[in-house]
Amino acid sequence: MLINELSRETGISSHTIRYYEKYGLIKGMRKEHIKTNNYFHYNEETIYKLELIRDAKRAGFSLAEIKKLIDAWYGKRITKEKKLAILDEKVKSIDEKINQLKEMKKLVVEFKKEINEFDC
Amino acid sequence: MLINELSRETGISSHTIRYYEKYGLIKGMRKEHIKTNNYFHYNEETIYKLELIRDAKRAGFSLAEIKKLIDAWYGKRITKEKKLAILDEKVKSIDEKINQLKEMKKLVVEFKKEINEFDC
DNA sequence: ATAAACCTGAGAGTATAGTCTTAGCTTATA
DNA sequence: TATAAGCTAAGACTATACTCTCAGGTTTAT
Repeated sequence: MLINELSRETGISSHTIRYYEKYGLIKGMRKEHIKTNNYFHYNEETIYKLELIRDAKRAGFSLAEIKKLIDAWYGKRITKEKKLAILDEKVKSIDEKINQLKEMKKLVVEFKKEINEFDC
Repeated sequence: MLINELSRETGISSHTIRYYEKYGLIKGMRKEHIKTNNYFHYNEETIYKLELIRDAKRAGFSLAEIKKLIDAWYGKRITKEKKLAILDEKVKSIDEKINQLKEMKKLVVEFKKEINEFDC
């Protein structure tokens, strides 16, 4: 699949996909038997990666953090132990973020109560 | 309290505090009886605001969103109904973020399981 | 065959949120 | 009374994450 199809499948613009590719998050391949052009071809896995990127971004992770996550998952040169360590770290930071959000929610609910009580 | 003390109290650099002031998140006041300088003076409330900013940023809110929140809370020219509406909106978006994080956590835990099972 | 649609790399431009520097004063301390 | 430390405004610089434009070549559809 070429970049335009990948873009259609994921809803991520081809500009952004190229940016992610330069960043090292995904990787297209050239078909060696094709000599007339140097188009990049992408496989199904790239779709999953891009969906992972979108979800992780929504959850507040930076591209640098997402790169670590992808490397832990798809990286061939990383030991099992290292992968698990990275994933554990992610779980921890997700829990922290959830706690921060819960604190924030408490605060906002508190605000609401005070507004209702004191009619300010 | 002058900017340096405010910075010490909150752990936020004076540069950043000035940036927030230009952005409209906080507001210092000049003492009219002081004619020799034009230093800004800050009150206790500013400390609370800066702490709110820090917490909200940690929770993943942009300065634009935080501005709305602060205006809803401290704004004098906003009706009670409008304030409550803004706060409700915030609660909703916090809940959404929490759900996204929970999804993300599920995914990472899933990754961990697969690594353990298939020993890749 | 030619126009529309795609591809690539390089690089410029944008938004957000700072961070730092400079110049020119003021205030506090040894 | 120096001199160090603090204040202000203006503006340059940085990092992150895009987003867009351009030039030059390819592929597809009519």
